[in-house]
Parts: sequence; C-alpha cells; structure tokens
Amino acid sequence: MSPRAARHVLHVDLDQFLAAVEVLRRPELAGRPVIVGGRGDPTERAVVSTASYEARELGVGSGMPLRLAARKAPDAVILPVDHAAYTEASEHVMDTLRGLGMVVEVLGWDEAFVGHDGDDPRAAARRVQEAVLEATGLHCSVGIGDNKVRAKIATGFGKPAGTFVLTAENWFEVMGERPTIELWGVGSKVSARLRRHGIDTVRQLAAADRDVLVAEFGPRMGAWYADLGHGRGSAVVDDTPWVARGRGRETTFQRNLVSPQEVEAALHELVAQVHADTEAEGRPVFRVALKVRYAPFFTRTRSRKLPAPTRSLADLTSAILALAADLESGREVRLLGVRAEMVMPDGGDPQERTPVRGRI
DNA sequence: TCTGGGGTCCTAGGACCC
DNA sequence: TCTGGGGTCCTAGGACCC
Repeated sequence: MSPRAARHVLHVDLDQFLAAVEVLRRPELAGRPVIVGGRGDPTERAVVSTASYEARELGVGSGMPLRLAARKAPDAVILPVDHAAYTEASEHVMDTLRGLGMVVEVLGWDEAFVGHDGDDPRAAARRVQEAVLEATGLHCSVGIGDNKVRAKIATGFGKPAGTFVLTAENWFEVMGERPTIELWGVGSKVSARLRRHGIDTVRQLAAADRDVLVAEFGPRMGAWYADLGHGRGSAVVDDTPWVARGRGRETTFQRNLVSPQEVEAALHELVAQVHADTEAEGRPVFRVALKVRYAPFFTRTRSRKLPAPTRSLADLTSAILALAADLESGREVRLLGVRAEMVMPDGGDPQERTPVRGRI
C-alpha cells in the first residue's frame, strides 16, 4: 500500500500495555496494582516501564525508580520486562488492525496510526476498539484527527478506553490555552526556550512570527513548531515496514565501575551484543558511537565514522575502545552504552520525514 | 528517590575543497 | 597583501519519543 494521505487519521494507543499483557496471562492480578520494570527486583537500579491504573492511583508512574515505586505501592506486584511477550502481543494487535482493511503505520509496541477514508471516523474508531478487544483481550484508546499530530494529541483526551476527536475546527478551543509542552514533540527544553520569547500557550505559538522561530530553532524545527501551534501536520499514513537506521545496546551497572579494566571488559561485552544484532540485520556498520554515563549523572558521547563499512567484531571493538580511550579517565562510570550506527537504508527523503519519530 | 534502554532526527561548527 | 564565497562532509551534542 505504501504512504498515502488519509481523510481521517486514527491514533490507536493500547492502555497500560505492558501491565495489561501481564494481567491477561495472570488473571488473578486483575484489579491489583501491577508494576512492570527492570528485572522485577525493586532492590536493583531500574525504572518503571508501565504501571497499571491501580498502581498509578498510588502515585507510581513510568520512569520512576523501581525502588521508589515499591515504597509507594508496597502491595504491588512487580514483574520483569518480558520483551518477547510484548512483541508477540503487539504483532497480534497490529495484524488485527490490518485485518480491518486499514493502512497501519506502526509507531511502537503499543501505538499505531490508522488511515480511514469513510464518512464516519467515530464508528471506525469503535470498530477498532471492539476488534482489538475481541482478538487480543486488550483495551485501547483512539484519537481521531484530520492529521497525525491532531490524532496523536486527541488520544490523551480519550483515555482510558475512549475516543476523542480533534480537528482544525476545535483545535484552539481544546488546545489554545494549554502550555506548549503538551504538544507532541515539544519537551521541557523547547518549551523553556519558547517561554523566553513570551510564548507560553499553544495559541501564542500559533500567533508567533515564523521568522523568529526559524532564527531560534533553525529552518526545519522552527517551521515545524510554527505549524505545530496550529495543529498542522501530515495526514499521510505510511505502512512501509520500518527499517532500523541504527542498533545499540546500553546497560546499567548495579555497582559503579571504577577501574579501566572493568570498563574495557564491559565494552567488550556490549560490542559483542551489538555485533550480534547487526549481524542479524545483515548490514555493515559504518559508524560507531559510544555513550558513557558518569557518576554523578552526566553523559559523554563520542562517535566516529569507520574507515570502511565493516561487519567484523574485531574492527568494531577496536573502534569502540579507541573512543573510550578518548574520554577522560578516572571517573566513575555509572551507566554505559554502546551504540553502533548502521548504513542508512535507501530512500526516505529527509524533507518528507516528520521530525518526531521515536520508535521502539 | 535518584534517575532504563531502545530509538530518530536536527543543528552548529570545523575541516576541506574549488 | 590579505583573505572571497560556496558547497559538502564529518563530529559532537541536543532534544525528543515510547
């Protein structure tokens, strides 16, 4: 099918996805606070991936250290992240959506855009919810929009298990007085920079001088934010299978690493893991990146283009070790990651890409 | 409380070439 | 003597998303 503009865009978002999958296979957990994160051990350094609504009522949220979550919800069931199970459930959901004859653009494990060209998008959204529930036992919320930006933002108003319509017609009524950080693609840094220009709300962003935004954020991001204030964006739903542009591995040590020998051994291990992943992809690596997190909490990155694309573990390892040697020594390594970037796949005009495309 | 792990894309500035 | 201007490539780092 490939990319095509849709009359309506539905944004389908599974509710408390990881926790919901766990409850499905352990029905006795229904109604209890359930927390999924790390290896399921709250004494380890790890964070919450998903909390069930019952756990959220106790103040537990994603990104929170597991240790703290366990204190807030002492009776919660804490489970390890089970990638294979969520991947399988996700594929079942996406196949169900495709089975409805709709164009599906997968955004992550628990999210997708769906194109709809009929007259009744609300009915289509209900069909999606019923089909997903019947096939998988999972509930989802559906945002309905006249483009992807509005559909995505609409979903937040439909949770849990509901629907919401956000179009050019009600954009300012719904979003006008809200802070810019509620826009998809505006985070804490950008909202703070906007505030320095006297822009606090979505309506003010829409009224802002485009040239000022371009001067502040550059030609692409400036123009993107200007459009975002109006809720403008693409309505093209693209079901082209996703191809990773890079592969990386990152790990958190339960105990800080202090000696160069420990760091080197850890790098060997991570590079071997990334190498296995890139071998599975069958594409050579053309640049490597190294991210090192130091105590207390700052990150250094180094990247280098390789002399030639390679699939050799020895080449990758020596490249990473060279980057590591380039970083200052004598610091405690708190978290450590290796990122191996791979050759860009053919096609995909950068001008056509939506700037914000975080994927899992 | 003490901050995961997986990604994507954009920008600035320096190097280098003509 | 003084120092063009445009283009491309590369690296580092920032920001965001799920």
